Amino acid sequence: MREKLDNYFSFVFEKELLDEIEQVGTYKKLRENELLVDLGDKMKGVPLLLDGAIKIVREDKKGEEILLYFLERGDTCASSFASAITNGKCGIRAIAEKDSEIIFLPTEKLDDWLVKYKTWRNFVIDSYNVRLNEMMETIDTLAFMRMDERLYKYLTDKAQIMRETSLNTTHQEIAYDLHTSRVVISRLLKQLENEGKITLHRNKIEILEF
Amino acid sequence: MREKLDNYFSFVFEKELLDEIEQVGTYKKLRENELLVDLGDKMKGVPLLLDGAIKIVREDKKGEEILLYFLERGDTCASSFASAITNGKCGIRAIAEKDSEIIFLPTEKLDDWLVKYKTWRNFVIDSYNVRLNEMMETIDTLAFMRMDERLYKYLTDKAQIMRETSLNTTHQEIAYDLHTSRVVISRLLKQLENEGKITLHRNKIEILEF
DNA sequence: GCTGCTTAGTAACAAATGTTACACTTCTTA
DNA sequence: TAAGAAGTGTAACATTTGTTACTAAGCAGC
Repeated sequence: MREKLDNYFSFVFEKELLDEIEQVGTYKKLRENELLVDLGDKMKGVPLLLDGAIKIVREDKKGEEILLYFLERGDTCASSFASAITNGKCGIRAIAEKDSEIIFLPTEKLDDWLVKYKTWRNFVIDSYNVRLNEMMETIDTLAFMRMDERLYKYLTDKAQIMRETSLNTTHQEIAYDLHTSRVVISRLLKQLENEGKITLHRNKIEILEF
Repeated sequence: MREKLDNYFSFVFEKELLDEIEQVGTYKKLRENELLVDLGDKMKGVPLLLDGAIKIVREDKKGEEILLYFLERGDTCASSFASAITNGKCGIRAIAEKDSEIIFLPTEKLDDWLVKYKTWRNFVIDSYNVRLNEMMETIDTLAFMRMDERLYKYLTDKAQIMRETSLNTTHQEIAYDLHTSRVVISRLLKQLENEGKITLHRNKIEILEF
């Protein structure tokens, strides 16, 4: 764990903070599709993502969902930070998009560290900022783009996150993430294929153009 | 200024912090429709809203815009906090929705106060959380609601913020905020009027049902 | 092989939203 | 008061997105 921690955070946190994190943090491995945070959970800590990719999804009362963004290594979940500090409920769902490794930081330390470590203050503020920007990008996407553009952006973004040029997924899964129907996705995917940007296979989409 | 400051923040900040704010903060009055922050601005400070209402708007490259949310008294602009701390550009536009009063807090103090005052830490974290939640609500609205529902929500939300049951606005302005066309808004407003939820006048909409 | 399940393709239609065009009213101001 | 500007109402039509229904291909297990 210390090795991974050093790998991604030694340029972010000073040694004393890394030591503290090693002491009080709990390491956890996540399998692909494992649920990390569910809607309405109260967080007892904050996850630091050491490796992998986490999908953050929003769901409304009717059970309809939409993808908000992905977390990558080095990221933390601002929404659970919120929940942990205020002891409130979490408004999102977090699911491992592939096998991942995280460290859970206990709530009690979060405020102490804000006082003790400038790097922690920077990290927290920066995380919030990154997340706010991510949310704004999501809003741009929803407000300004048509479904075909959203779909193409989804495919290329996800390929980036997964570090693959082809995605193992179904049309139905994509439809859930973009909050539309399978038929619409099939239609638009076929269109993208005709434009030469992707090729379609069963359970797999190859991206030819980024 | 001290009086207004005490009015809304004496339960939020301790006396020492209020004193410091009074010393280093600059008071400013905003006229209705005055521009507070523009897209791409680099913030030299963070505004605390003492009174009034500020509209926060997002704009894409093509100049198309959409309303993100409103700030009320007691609020601060998380996005300018981001910009001030990281010295980056602000991704939003802030316009006074009615006459407002703000205090500008200089960048240099923001980090000091995080160390010195627990109430300031709470305020900053809380502001970010409120803003994240606000953004999620905006996303819900965009992803899950049809235009007629969005319009009705817009009207009632805005009435709440403005503390009025009737709004002085035009169909075109609403269309800008919801990122659609004037014709669509006129059509849906007429529909709401037929349902008995509002009555329409020139430059004015009365809300009958909340 | 056959059987059943999941995934994908596609047509036909429905609903929501966007666009263009024009008429009419109200307000402003020359 | 006449002329123009701004705001509104509405029809007709185009485009985008959603829905239903059905077909067929690929795969797993027997």
